[in-house]
Amino acid sequence: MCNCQKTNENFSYDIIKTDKHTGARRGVLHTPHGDIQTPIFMPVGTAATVKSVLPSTLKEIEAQIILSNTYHLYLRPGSDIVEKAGGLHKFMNWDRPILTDSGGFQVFSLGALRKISDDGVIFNSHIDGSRHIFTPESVMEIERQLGADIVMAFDECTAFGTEYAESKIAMERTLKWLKRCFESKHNDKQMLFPIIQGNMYEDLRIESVKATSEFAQCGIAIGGLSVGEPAEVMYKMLDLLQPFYPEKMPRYLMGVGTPDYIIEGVMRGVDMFDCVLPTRIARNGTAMTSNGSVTVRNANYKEDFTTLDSECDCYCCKNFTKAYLRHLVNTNEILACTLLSIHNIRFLLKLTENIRKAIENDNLLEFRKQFYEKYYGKLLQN
RNA sequence: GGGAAGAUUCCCGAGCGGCUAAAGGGAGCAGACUGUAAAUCUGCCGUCUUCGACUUCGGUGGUUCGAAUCCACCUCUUCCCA
Repeated sequence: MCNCQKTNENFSYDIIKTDKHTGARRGVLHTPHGDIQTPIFMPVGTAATVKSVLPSTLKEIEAQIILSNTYHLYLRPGSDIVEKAGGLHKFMNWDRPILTDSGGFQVFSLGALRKISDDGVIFNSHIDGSRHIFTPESVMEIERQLGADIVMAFDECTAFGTEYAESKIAMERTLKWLKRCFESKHNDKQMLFPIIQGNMYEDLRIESVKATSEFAQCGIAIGGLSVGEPAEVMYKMLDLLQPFYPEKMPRYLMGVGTPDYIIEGVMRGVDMFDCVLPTRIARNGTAMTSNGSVTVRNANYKEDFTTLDSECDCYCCKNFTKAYLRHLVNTNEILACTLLSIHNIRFLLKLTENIRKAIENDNLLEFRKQFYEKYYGKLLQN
């Protein structure tokens, strides 16, 4: 019996299995550029490139969908250029699904350069200081020009520690903007994902998830988490939200990418994750491996002629030693960025692949236990 | 043979009587990184277990309350003239 939720001809989500013990979901999201098996990790390619990794390599390591960014592409090269190029897929030579973030996060992370009002955000470019305005309408237009499969609503993300009153205003503003995003978007080839906000305040989060769900058509996102709060706080928020999501849609936890956050997220009903972490730490000389984090740059790998991760099937792990990788990192060679990025992305993709298998076998709890023992060298709480 | 400049902590290089264990780079070592203003950023970097103590600025000997800094000689380096 198909339980798929048809939203339009181009998008639908099937839940093909639910883990008996945790309720974690194994699903498939259908998009115009192909299917996405969930739970999934999505590599981030902010400026229309996953830094230092070829699209062909991303396919080899089985990346199913990648992110790109509205704010950054709007500034450079300009969303009109991308549109003239035939859209983002063509421009960057990636024919699988793409998700574009709206720039809401940049409004947050480039905080010093902007001014927010109900109408939108006036901000100065971090590149040349020039003044620009983002409104829900303009962001939807930019995302239309870029042409990603999934487009994020324009939201306001608040920092951990933001006071209640301010968080409430931001959450309510995000809802108002959401309504305008939907009103200004007329394109069945793109799926708009609304974003839940509300900082760490339970009533705000619940209000946000309820109202946001009204708009969700085939996917909903959880924003404003993993912004510096303790892990337990984030887990608590995810627990809180879980009863309120639209049932048969994928849930996307934005900006999350450590292995434990991903596993804990899946156990709390999340289906999609993205994070710059694997590529950023790669460029800074660190790898995630099945035996835990490895700072390849460290001196103790100088004469370590073993592979980075014997359980990994990526190009880096099949062909190079830690001593060589350390040498590349140490001499500031570009190849270090590439090889470690390939590995780290593959590691998280493989993690989500294993999670999917575990769900299929009603085995997620046992998988989690074994993974933690190996990765963190300890048993975690239940 | 004659003249000139110089020798500083792993390297380069500032300092030119006390505020100097000695600027700044580099190298080295470690840490951070979570919807990418990040191939970035932070810390350590003479020795000792910390406050602190001790040993350092080519060598030796002086001047001085006090010297990496001033003087003498020695050693070595570089440059110019024969």
